[in-house]
Amino acid sequence: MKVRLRDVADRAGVSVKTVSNVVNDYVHVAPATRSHVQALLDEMGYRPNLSARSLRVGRTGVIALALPELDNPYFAELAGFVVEAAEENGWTVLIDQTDGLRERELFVTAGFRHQLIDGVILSPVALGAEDLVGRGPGDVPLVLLGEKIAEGPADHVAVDNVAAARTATEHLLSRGRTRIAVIGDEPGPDRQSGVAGLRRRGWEEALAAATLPVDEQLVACVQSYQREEGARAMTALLRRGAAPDGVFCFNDTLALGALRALADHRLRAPEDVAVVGIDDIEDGRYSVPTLTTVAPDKEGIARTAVGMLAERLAPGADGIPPRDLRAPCRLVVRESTRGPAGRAQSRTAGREGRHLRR
Amino acid sequence: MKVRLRDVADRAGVSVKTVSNVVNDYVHVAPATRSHVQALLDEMGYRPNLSARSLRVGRTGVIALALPELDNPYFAELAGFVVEAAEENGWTVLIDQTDGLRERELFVTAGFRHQLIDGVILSPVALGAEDLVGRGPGDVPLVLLGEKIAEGPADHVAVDNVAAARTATEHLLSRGRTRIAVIGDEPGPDRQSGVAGLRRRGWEEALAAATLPVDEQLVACVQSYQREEGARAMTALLRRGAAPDGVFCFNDTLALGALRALADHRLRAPEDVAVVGIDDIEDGRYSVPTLTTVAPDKEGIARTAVGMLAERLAPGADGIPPRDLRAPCRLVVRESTRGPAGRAQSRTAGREGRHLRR
DNA sequence: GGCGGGGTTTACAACGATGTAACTGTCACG
DNA sequence: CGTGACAGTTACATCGTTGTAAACCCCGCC
Repeated sequence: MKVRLRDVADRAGVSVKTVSNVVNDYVHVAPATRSHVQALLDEMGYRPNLSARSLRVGRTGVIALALPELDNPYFAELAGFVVEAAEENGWTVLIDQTDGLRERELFVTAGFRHQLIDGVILSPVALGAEDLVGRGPGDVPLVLLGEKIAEGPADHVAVDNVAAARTATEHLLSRGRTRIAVIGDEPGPDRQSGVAGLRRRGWEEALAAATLPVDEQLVACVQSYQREEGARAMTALLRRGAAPDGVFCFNDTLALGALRALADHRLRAPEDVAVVGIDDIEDGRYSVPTLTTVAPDKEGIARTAVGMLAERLAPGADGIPPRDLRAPCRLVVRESTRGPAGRAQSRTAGREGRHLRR
Repeated sequence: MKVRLRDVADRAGVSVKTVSNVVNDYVHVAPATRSHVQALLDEMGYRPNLSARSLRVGRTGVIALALPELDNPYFAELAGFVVEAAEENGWTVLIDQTDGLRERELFVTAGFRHQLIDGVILSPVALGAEDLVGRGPGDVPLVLLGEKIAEGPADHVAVDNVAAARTATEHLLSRGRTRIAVIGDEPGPDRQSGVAGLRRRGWEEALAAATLPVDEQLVACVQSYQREEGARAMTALLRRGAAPDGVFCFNDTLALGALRALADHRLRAPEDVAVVGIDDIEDGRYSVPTLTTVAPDKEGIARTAVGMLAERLAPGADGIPPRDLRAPCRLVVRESTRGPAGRAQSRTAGREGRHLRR
C-alpha cells in the first residue's frame, strides 16, 4: 500500500538516490531519467515518509501554537491567522491548549513533542520570566505572545497594553464620562507584570491626565476573562452604590458579559453606562449594542510571530538576541459608547474587518 | 545539546537497548540497572526523538483535525473538546483550516502530512461521497463530522439535523408563532444532502405536522454561516412585506446576525420576532436577548470522533465497516423565544454549560 | 590514445529508535 | 552433574530518507 522510494526505484531500474533526486528537484538528473521517474512517481502515488525525512534532515515543518483556550474568540481568531501565516511558510500548525496551567506551559517550552515540532509560539498565562532561564540555543525556538513575559530570554510579540488601555479610557473620558470603572483586575502575585496590571496602569494614567482620582470602588476583579465573569463583575459594581457611567473592560468577552448584566438590570449602554473592551472579536461587531473596542492587529501579530520563528530557524541565527516587538492597535468606536447608529450606518456594521475568506 | 540513547548508554556502561528498555518500562530489567540508568536519564535530560521513534513504530501520536474555519465559535468550541479528548488518548492534535475549499479537503483526506499523522477528523463542506471512493485500508483512518457525507466509505458522526430542525421549529410553533421563516438555505447542487437541505426538511416537516403551508417568501438564502449573512438575510426577510413572527436560523451565528438586524430595525425579540438557532455557542448565552438554541452534544461528538479513530488505529480493525453515529441534541430555551427573565433567573444565565476549566 | 573534466548515477553510511534473536549467567530439578 | 528454564543483557538489522564521496560515462583536447 505504502510506496517507498525503493519501490519506485526498482520499477524504474535506477537507484533509490536517483529517485530521491527527482523528488527533491536535484539539478544533475538527465531529462530522460527525470521524466521517466516522475511518471512512475505519479502513477504509483508516491508520498514521502515525513517521519523518515525529518529524522534525516532534522526538520518536520510543524510548529506548535500553545494557547490558554480555544473557545475564547480572541485566541480562536488569532489561531486562524497563525495557521494562515504558517501555511505561507509551508508549515503546519499543531495546536495545544494549556488551559493556562503552569505545568502545561512549562512542558510546551521544554520541547513538547520533542523533535516533532520545529518551533513553538506560546501565549503564556502562568509562566514568568524566571521559568525561562536556562533556555539555550539547543532548545526549541520559542516566540511568546502577550504581555506576561517581557524582556525574557525569548522572542516576544505583544500589543502595547498600557497604551491600549489609555486609549480606551481616554475615549470614555472624551464621551464625557467621569466615573469610569474597570473590569478585569486580577489580584495575585504578578499584579505589576501581568496583562491586568498593565491595562490597569493605562487606565490610571488616563485618569491622572484628566486629573481624576483613582477610586478603588470602581475596580472590579475577575477570576478569568470570560463572559460569565464580566457579567458577575458588572453586577458587583452596580451593587456598590454610586454606579459608574463608563466601564473599561480588559477584554471584549468581559465587556460582552458586562453588557449582558446591564441588560439584566434594565440599564442601557451607552446611555446609562458606556462600555469599552479590548480585542475586537467578531461577536462585538454584532452584539446589541455593538461593542466599542481597542483592536489589536491580530493578523500582524500572527505574521510577526511566525516570521520570528522563521528567522530563528534560518541557518546561523543562533546569535540573534531576543527581540521584543509591539503590535499597533486602534480604537474602533461602536454603539456601546456612541449610541445606536442610523439605519444606513448600522447596515455596514461588521464590514470593518476581513470576512468570508472564500 | 541533544541527548540520545547512545549518550546515556555510554555513560551508564550498558547497551543502547538496555537504556531503551528502561525508557519503555520493559519488564526484564534488573532493578539496580534500572535505577542507575533512570538516574542518568533524568540527569542528562533525555528526551526521545519522536521522529526516529515514529519511523520505527509507524505511529506519531498526532491526529489532524480539519475544520472549515476556526473563528466560527462552533468549530472553535468543538476543536477545544477534540483536543481534550485526544489528550486523554495521549494524542496531540494538529489543526488545519480548510476554508471549506474542495482542494484542501481532498488534500487532507489523501493523507495530509503523510506518515506524520495517525488519523484525520474532517468536517467537510465541499466534499461529496464520490470524492472518497477508492479509499482503502491503506489510507489514513478518517472520521467525518457533520452531515455532508452520510453513508460514505468512512466513519461518520453527526447530529440528526432533521430532528434538530424540527425541534427548533416546533418550539416556535408552541410559542404561538405561525409565520415562521428560515435563514440559512443554500442554493446549489447538494440541496438535498447538505446541512441546509436537512435542516430545511426538518422545518418543512414541522410545518406540515401543524398543517401550515411552506411559503417560499419565508425562506432566506445565505452565502455563508456567519453573522454578517444572518443580518443580511433578516433584513431581506423584513423587506419582503408580510414579516415573519418567528425565525429559525440554521445556526447560532446566523441567529446572532439576525438579532442584530432586528435591533437595527427597532424590532424586539421575541415580542415582534422570536428567534431560534442551532449550535449552542457561548455567545448565545450572553447576547441581548440571550438566544434560544438547539444544543448538540459537542463534547460527545468530539469524544465519539476521537474514539472512532482510536478503534481504527487499534490492531486488526481493518475489517470494521464504516459506522454512522448520531449525536443527541436538546432544546435550550432562552430569552429570544421566551422573553426577558426575571433577575433571579437571568443571573444563572450561562451556567448551563461547562466553563472555567482551570 | 591517454588524460582531464564535466554531467550523471550510484553505494554506503548515517539519522535515533526499537523488535528479534541470540548470548550470557544463575538457579532448580532430575 | 547435566539439562532446562528463565531473567537480564546485548549485537544486529531495520524503519525510509538524504548527504557524501566515489564511480561511471562520454566528450574534447593535447
